[in-house]
Amino acid sequence: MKGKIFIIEDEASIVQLIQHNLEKEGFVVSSSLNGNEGLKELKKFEPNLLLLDWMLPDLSGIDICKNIRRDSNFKSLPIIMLTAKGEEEDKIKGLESGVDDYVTKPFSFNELSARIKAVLRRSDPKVVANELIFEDLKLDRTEKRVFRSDKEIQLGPTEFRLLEFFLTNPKRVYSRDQILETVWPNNVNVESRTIDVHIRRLRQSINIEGKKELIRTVRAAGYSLI
Amino acid sequence: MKGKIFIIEDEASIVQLIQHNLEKEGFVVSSSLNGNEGLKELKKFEPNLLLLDWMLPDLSGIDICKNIRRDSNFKSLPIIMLTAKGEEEDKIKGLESGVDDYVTKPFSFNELSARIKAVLRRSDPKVVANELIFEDLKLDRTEKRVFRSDKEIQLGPTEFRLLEFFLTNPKRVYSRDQILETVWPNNVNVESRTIDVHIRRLRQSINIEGKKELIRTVRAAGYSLI
DNA sequence: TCTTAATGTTACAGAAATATTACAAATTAA
DNA sequence: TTAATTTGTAATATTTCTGTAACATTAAGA
Repeated sequence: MKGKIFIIEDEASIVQLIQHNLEKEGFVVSSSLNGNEGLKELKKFEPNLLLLDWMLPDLSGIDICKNIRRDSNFKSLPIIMLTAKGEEEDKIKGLESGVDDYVTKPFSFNELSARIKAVLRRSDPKVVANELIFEDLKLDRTEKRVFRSDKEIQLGPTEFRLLEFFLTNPKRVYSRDQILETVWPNNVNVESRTIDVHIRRLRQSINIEGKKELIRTVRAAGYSLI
Repeated sequence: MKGKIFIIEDEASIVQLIQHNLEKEGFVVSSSLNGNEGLKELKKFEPNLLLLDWMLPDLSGIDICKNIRRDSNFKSLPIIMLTAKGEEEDKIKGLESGVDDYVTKPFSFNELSARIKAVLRRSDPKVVANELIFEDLKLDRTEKRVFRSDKEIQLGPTEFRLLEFFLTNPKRVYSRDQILETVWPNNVNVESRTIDVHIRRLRQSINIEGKKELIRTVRAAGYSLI
């Protein structure tokens, strides 16, 4: 279950962009174009996180923050502040008045999304599942569990990291050296053939009856998740 | 055991909202849309708390309060008054005629719920359990008790905090360091292996005959509540 | 088809991580 | 105060994981 996000921002085009994209990611989103109204609506909406523009026509971001922190029901509502470039002092004020993170305009939606998730993961882990999915394979990073077709699979630590690595870039072929560099702790010396053995172990674990092989061998190149 | 709440409020939509949400929280709720009828029903229903709209078509909130306080069976019934914005003088009158708290419309359900619980905790602590539940495991924070399948379990202080911690985020894997940071008082120096021992003690206490293990070891990562 | 290089498979010993136990010091209750 | 409980640690036991080597199989080009 994804969380609820409220936006207070006076530029309608920005609101629209953010709202649309967040909804596509499964969040429930509501918004307001000005501070006073926004505060009221926010308290009715009860979001898990607030995106707050720092420069509003009526109320300043600081005032809104203060108001929110004073209300016992929203004392710990995570706030990400949206600030225009160069408003350095605002960032400082913002952090002082209890903002959790800030994003500088113009920003890419990906950046915003990543920060939202990071903040939510800290404050309210339940609302942001942290999983990697590929076909019928699912790896849950917070619970450290792996499922194939909803059937749980037990993996050792190395196989888990290995699969996690492949899942971050499905279909891409990685050489043994690349795998070693990323999946193994730095400065360890392991034979590159050792990877073959771990690949075998991983294959054995995730290949369940009747389902297709998920790891592809690319001769002279390496391995990939199909 | 959660308590019984009676609502006297003439706006049906508000009643419906509150009633539905309170029931979802485990309260038993009954309501009436007008004062005279409400008073009668209330006395039959014998609630632990009354939510009372201040502006009713027939009887005023003050009249209802007086009536209730005159009745020896309901002298100490906690009352939360619902008041429209700006009716400041009503709040004062309300508090004078023995209201325990008030909430201004429009309000968020969370706010109302928090106030209800606060009032009940003062007047009748038994009916607002402050408990964490996971499967057949129950931890009562106010009473500091733990139950597995309704059988009480004795835990030392550290094991209690440890279990409380796991219960706030079931299924999530925590590293020994994270556990140390959160469960132990700040700035103590404890070996991270010490946690293993406490986990063992906790396991021993909460694992009762015939019931499944509830704490999962995740190699190279930490522990989680299943 | 033969050759060869690359990958697959297996077994195993050592390593690493966790479980368990016992105990002494510290804390709390009686 | 004494007794009882709780805590942290170290020592030991147990389990699980890892890397490697040896051997088997496969693929692709000559």
